[in-house]
Amino acid sequence: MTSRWGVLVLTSLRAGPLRFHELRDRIGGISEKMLSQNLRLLVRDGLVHREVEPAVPPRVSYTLTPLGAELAHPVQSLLDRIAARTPDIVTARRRHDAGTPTG
Amino acid sequence: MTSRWGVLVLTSLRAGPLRFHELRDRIGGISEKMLSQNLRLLVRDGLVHREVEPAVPPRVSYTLTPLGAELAHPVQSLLDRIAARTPDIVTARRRHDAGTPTG
DNA sequence: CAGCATCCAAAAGGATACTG
DNA sequence: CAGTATCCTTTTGGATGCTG
Repeated sequence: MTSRWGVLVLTSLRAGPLRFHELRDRIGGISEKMLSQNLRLLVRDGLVHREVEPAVPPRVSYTLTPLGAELAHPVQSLLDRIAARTPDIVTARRRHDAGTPTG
Repeated sequence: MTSRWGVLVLTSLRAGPLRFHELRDRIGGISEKMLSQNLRLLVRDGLVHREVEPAVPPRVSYTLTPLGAELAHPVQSLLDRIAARTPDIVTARRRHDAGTPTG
């Protein structure tokens, strides 16, 4: 879950079950390899449940487990906080890159 | 702050100002290169303040800025939550690795 | 549709030696 | 003490092609 995509998978699943390509589209910019790799780790760690419906074509949906939901909550608030403060960060970065003209 | 060490630097500074080697010892296992690299990024993004006291030998202390403190809080709660649930994760992982003997 | 295998590039991280 | 520079390994991530 240390990975950059793991947290996005987790938060994307907060709203409800998603299938593989739905998840891929929702996240945007993630390759199938990364998605399946992260998914496997999350399933392994018991944060995500993988459900295969016997059908042709295959239909697999992913949901958060109770544990996954519990951890997804603080992850989400962290992401929200970062998103809210991104302008400040960008400002600080610009100031710094311009030669720190603070004094 | 995406890095594995960035969050540890941030949470380590919550208790108060620390000097370079204090920070290094507090975190444990981080190389000087990684520490200074992460520190530079955090300073650049306005999360950490770097203060040089003119002295010989050099004395540099790092503190959280208000912005850094604000972001360190949700980071800390996430880490706490993960720490609290690590046993569950380890259990899930073991079960999974043993062949998922759930059914 | 779901997802694995392969090959490749980039970034993160580590050990060590050196500077002011 | 507080870093920087260099070299190397590991991890992450991406593009593409293939299978059931």
